[in-house]
Amino acid sequence: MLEKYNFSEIEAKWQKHWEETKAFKVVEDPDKEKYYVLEMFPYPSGKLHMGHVRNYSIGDVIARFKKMKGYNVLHPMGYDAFGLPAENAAIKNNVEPAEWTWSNIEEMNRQLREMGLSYDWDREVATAHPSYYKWMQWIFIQFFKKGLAYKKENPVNWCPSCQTVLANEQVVDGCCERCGTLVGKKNLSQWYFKITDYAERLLDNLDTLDGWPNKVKIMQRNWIGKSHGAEVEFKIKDRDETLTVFTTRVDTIFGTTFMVLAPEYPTVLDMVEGTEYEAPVKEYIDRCAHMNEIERTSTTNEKTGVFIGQYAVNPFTGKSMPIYISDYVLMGYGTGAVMGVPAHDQRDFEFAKKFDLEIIPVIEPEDPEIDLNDLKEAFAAEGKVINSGEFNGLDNVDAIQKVAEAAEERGIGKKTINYRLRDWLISRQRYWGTPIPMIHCDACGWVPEKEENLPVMLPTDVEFTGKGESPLATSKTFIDTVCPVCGKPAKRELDTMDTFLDSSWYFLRYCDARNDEAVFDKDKVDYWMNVDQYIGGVEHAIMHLMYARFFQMALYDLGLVKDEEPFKNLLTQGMVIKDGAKMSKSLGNVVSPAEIIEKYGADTARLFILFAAPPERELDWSDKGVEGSYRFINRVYRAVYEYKEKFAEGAADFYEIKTEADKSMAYWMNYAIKKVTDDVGERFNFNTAISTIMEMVNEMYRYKEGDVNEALYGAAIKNLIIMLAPFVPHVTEEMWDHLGYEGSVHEQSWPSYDESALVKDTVEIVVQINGKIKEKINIPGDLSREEMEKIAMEDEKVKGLTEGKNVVKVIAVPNKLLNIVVK
RNA sequence: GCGGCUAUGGCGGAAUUGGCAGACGCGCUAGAUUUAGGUUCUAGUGUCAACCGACGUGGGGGUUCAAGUCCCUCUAGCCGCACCA
Repeated sequence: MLEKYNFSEIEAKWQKHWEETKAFKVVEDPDKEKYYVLEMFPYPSGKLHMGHVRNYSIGDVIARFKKMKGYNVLHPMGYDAFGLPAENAAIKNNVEPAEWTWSNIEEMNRQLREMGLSYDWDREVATAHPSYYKWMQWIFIQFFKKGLAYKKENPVNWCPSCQTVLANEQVVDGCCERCGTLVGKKNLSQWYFKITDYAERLLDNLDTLDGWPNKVKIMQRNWIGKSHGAEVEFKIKDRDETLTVFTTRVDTIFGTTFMVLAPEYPTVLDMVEGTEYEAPVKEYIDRCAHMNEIERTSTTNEKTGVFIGQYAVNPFTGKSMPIYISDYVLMGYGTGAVMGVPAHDQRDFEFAKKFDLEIIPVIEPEDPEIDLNDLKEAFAAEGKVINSGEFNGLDNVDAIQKVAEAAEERGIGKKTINYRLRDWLISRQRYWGTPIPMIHCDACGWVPEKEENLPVMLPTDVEFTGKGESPLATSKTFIDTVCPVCGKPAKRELDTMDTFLDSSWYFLRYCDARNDEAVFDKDKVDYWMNVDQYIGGVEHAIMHLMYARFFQMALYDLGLVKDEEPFKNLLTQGMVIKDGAKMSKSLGNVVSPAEIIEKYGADTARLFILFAAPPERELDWSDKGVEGSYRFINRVYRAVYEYKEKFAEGAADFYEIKTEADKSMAYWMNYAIKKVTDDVGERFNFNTAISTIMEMVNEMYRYKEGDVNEALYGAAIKNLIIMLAPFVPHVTEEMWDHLGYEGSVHEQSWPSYDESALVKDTVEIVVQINGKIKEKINIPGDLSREEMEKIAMEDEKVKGLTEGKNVVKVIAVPNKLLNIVVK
């Protein structure tokens, strides 16, 4: 150990040592309790950013702490390696996506190793590797066999100039990211997963996830969007056809004055065929179909629509009502048909105003200010039912039940539940993704590739023109194959999978990452799962976390895993910001981890990022703050160096308390152990854990200026190094080594504290009079309320302040406070 | 529009159960060391008053012996969803 803290030498030395000794390799051990800590794996962009550093620093502290607490800790890392950027690089710079990706992974591997993270690198996975996507394809086939995968036609974003399909993120303000042309729509037959079959379970299980932030659970609940309502049938006049609507407000059915269908409603064209309405209806449907994002969002307030020349009959009033089509009705939700109740629904109200339709109020507001005959907006609140025949006078909330029941009795409706959640569109017209292992045979239809033929390899003879529907179509070797069922010539699916599939089960593969016989060994997964602590950005609150939960549930139903939910506890870390804004190139406020590590070392970077804010909050980057963390490490380093030079060694475990200073030192040491154990182990408040260690160091600096009890001071030094080890792993290993202790500091048991050292002989209590602090007195610890009161009342100052006054009440909080209420 | 979160010194933040507001760090001020500066060490640092003390956690109100913490209300900012019938 050099006299001066040379972080670059120390960090390189220990990183090499850990690597060579495979210090963080783990295997299943039934005798030890396991702990699985997982950070969301990165997309290999090639460069680590501060968000990564924060994410992995948090995970690493937890992993190292749990290991010191005696757990068998699984702490893996890998790469979410498929995706669009690799393909863009191929088109722009003529690099193979594979080459681009593998070299980025290599670079990120190097940067991650520079941070000194305690990963078991033998479990590294990369989703773009055939050894991973082989099993991705296998899972897809199991889902397909279970009926969870199906094909359906769906519009995709289509750039007419580039002649290519665009992902949503390639559409910027409704225009093509590359050429700026307005993006249109094109229908393609695509693969879906039936995630809606799991809507109820995905929703119900949220209640069991106690270790998840409420915010995330609420976001998922909203996304699933369960709503109770009723379906009611409306006959179409003079036609042998009915319209079924979904409504949550069946109590307002007497106020229905028109009907609205989604433009895509399947029978609309039949209904207008050969009539004068055919042309305008077709024109409107066409306009909606070609509508891009700009047009859609700009029409938020202004309702549009077309009358289709037909009338529906209200089953309760017998009234006939005009049928319209309008884009404010969505085909994907409910039935695609809506009953228009302008008096009590704002959208219907706007539509009625625009087309001059009748407005019939059927709920009476309590507020006398509202004039039902001249509504300025829809009245959507609760009230008494009016103008509704036999239902008049009911509270509308009760009427919801009663009307639904009446409809049920008449055989024209039923209570139903609707979800906002849609099936998961998993097809991507992209090259750099897992090939969907399906084959289309003219005789047998869509059949999966034989499992023994997996993986269906991504072809390499693909041209990256950036044109066409699916890049795989440009391969001469890929498309033609034989039907796995009948053996006749057949064609492969040309789409690849959404990369969210790859990341929906990687946590399972980590449990048995090198298995080439099976997706994973069930015993191994049973041992390691569930993930005890998952850590990542809140931006994944909905999609990734919902998809992963869906996968786990589907795999549970297939008997492959033992639990329905994969992540027991979830920590969503806040963003790293600087100067009040998210770090971004355009703002020029990006601080790269590389430059910080270069200047101060990884230990300083880790310490600062953990100290500056609690993990779930935003973190304001401060260059000055980084210097402060660097200073603190130096302060510790100097103390340890000086200790070795100046004081006797060893005998650190037993010490005698001789002086007041000793007692205070022992108190601080034990208090710090207690507090840090709690902050790191129970609360994940790393910032306060670090500040407690700083206080302990301040106390040590004070202490070493007086008469030093070397055994006690040695114990403090030793515990200090151990407690700092999860935060700053390199420098602590160096100091540990320097002091001549055996083995690695990271192999040590987490220290326990001595309760008796925390008992103070005297405590300072606050004396309040009428809630105002008037005096602080020192009294022996653990006195009863009566004794406390007695001592306080004898205090000169308190006497003076209470003299001649009537003491109404005395509230005593032992060892803390006394409040004397006087009049 | 709906749902959610947040608001504490010059700054990041602490106060875990209603019980000393501002721990710890940054910054700033002074002193010591060194002396070219920096480093390091020590002390001070919410505001007003500068003697007692008074005020103070976005604003207003309330509950309580006691409120940053609980309740009501308003304001500002951030995030998510958004024509979901």
